Amino acid sequence: MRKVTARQLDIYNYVKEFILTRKYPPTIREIGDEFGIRSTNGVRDALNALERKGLIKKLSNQARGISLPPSAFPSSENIVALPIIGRIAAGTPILAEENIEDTITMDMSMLPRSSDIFALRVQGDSMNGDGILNGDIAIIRIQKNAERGQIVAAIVDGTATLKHYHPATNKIELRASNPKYLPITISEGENFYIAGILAGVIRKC
Amino acid sequence: MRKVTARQLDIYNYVKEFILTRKYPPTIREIGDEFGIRSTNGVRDALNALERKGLIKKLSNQARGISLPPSAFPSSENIVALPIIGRIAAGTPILAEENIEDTITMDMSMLPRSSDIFALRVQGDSMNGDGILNGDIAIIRIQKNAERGQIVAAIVDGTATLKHYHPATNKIELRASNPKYLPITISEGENFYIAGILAGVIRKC
DNA sequence: AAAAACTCTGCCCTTTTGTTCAGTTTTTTA
DNA sequence: TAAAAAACTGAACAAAAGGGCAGAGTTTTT
Repeated sequence: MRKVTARQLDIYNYVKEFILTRKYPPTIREIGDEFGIRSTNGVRDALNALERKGLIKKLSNQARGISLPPSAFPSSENIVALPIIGRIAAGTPILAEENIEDTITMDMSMLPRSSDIFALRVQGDSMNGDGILNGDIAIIRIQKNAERGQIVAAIVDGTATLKHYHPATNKIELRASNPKYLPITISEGENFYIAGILAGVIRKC
Repeated sequence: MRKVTARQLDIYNYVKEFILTRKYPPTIREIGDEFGIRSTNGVRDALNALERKGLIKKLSNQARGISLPPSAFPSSENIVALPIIGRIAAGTPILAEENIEDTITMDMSMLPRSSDIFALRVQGDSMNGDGILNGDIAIIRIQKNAERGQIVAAIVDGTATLKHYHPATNKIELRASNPKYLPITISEGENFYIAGILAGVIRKC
């Protein structure tokens, strides 16, 4: 196996930069234009060499059919853009585009493994007792059920609220941790469901 | 401007996932195959709607000519690995290698602009009153001075502690926010300095 | 010195892919 | 309830893009 030549490396770097910045690969002719190679076959030769040497992979008969190995991409592997949910529009799934107010990028290393996660901006001081302050960002792992006492993100009448979950027969109590606030009681048939449980808190001071 | 329909959102999510995982956009026909749309024009209508509503941009007459706004991509651009400081060895600067216990990667978007930042693992419940719990990670912006009442990371005898800063003549008081704890009083000449002030809190539940 | 790989040109062909036109049916909205 | 938008079908077309062939000069290897 021969070494990668300077010319090949130039072309590789161009392709890599192109993909990284534009999010799609160049065509053979676009590469040719960049390097003043008039024949598509000139570029093909270079790409074939790069493929033989393991730097790229060609996808046959596909427009813009060049792919880079995963190692070429900055390890945004476990970086995720979490949607921050604002008001939940009636009848829409939580993660529907129109409910997303903003996004926060963070590293999954501090999150549960599951990908079903979103964030809520905390409003009010009802959960002060648990160290959750007004303006904090609450990270929520989506799940339908919760255990007694867990902190859940509950959707009541289209508004998300963070409370302790206390089910009882025929009703559910949502308790604040700030004694200033009375529990919210949900009777059967009311417009209520659990969006998920608290998985983390982030505060900017 | 009408809302994004469920169908459009499905298609958008497919396109986004496709681009994020494969690093190139799908063709109109690939989208059609996925959703059982037999006419390329059916897909075109959907893409045109998504473009009108600002979710995507179409690149005319280009193979795989769909692009997403930058916000759709998790940017590893401003991801930093913050050092988590443990015990501070005598005579060493805070960020000296031997003081670093671990690192936590996170997005700078929730941090102050400065690059002089580190993290502390909170021990004890002395700052409960400010919603800072045992085990939380405190993000500290390095600076030597603080204003009265600010929460500072103070180094007392080589140990970092998080407290409210209350200077007075000839002494400094470090106050907890949990009334259970008495203030720490630092007289002049004692081994003490301010490492920085609190810039954020992160909690894994 | 010969073989192999590299770096192209030029031309042509095929496949892939985007675009346009002319409709239909259903849902949403003013 | 009429109009607009959504969500398609189907066919034809045009442009974009990949592939192949023949060849040639240059540089590396063996």
